[in-house]
Amino acid sequence: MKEEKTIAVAVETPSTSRYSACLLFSANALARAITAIGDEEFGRFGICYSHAYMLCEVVDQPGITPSELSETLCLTPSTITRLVEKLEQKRLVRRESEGKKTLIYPTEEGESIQPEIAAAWDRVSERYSQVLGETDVCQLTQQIFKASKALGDGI
Amino acid sequence: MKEEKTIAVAVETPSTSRYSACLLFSANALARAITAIGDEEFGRFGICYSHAYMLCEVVDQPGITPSELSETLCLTPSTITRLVEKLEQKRLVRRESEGKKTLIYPTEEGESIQPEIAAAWDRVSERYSQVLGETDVCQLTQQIFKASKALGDGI
DNA sequence: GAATATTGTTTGCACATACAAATATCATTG
DNA sequence: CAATGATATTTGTATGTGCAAACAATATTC
Repeated sequence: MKEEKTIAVAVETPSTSRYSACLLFSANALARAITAIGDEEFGRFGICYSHAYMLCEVVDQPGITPSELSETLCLTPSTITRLVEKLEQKRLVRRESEGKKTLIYPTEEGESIQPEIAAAWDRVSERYSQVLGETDVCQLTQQIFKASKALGDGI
Repeated sequence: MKEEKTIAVAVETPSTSRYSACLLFSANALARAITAIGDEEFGRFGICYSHAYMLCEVVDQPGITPSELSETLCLTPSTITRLVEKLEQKRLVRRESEGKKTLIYPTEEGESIQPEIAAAWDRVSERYSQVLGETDVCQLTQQIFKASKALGDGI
């Protein structure tokens, strides 16, 4: 009797769960796990990882438009608007209307904290590389990005 | 004029973005892309993919507790509560309090639509396998799940 | 056996994200 | 040049998710 139970437990251990064989499940689990790291590092600036990336992009290309950001960051235009609003509230970027376009510029503060953001970014990479192994990370990242692009384009 | 535009598009293609080299970025991009497929298939039942998985789990193990679901689905207890509430509203599961535990059971309707859910699940797999290639999917899924587990445990 | 700690679950609050519709500007065509 | 179509951006609304705190019930310790 006991033996039967032991077998049952072994079967339902999470590593062999049916969900682990599901890309939809795994991809979201990974995203959540790694986002937790990102938010922890970027959270010191009161922003989340996508804000951080967006700020980098704006500092690099002052006057960038929401649609360009949408393309680069793989996020919906509406999401971009919301993120920009947040960064604007924090006085890290400002918006300028030019015709039907909106141009986004970094503020001085936005530019000045950018190096810290970049450093946090590096720390995030270090942290997950330490856990996963540097070479694995490179390969995995490439594969994952390729897959996301294929799915994004192919629908 | 037309030709110039074509060239410009080619230059700013996402595959050469610095973010593609970032696992945090790529993992989230993949999760969003694939969740879009999942929501499309499961959306016909008015639920999202995590509801679907949860319902499967509840049908398979009637009387399962939130903490067990939390473990299996890699989701926070509070998130589990919210998902259960939703499924309860839709009359697909019901809750029973037993001491400090909560036992979750499927309703008849919950049990009856479970096969359809499973079919939708298969369709999701088929759809992304078709885009990504079946063998790649297996390998990728395994790697991704392994990584998510490593990150989840190792923090 | 009462006080304290631990465990399981649920709320309050906040946030990233998306879809659909609204709005505003530009382009095109008759 | 007016009307219609296309494009860029923003809102309204909704949802999944998590953290921290509250709550409830069990376990432990003195």
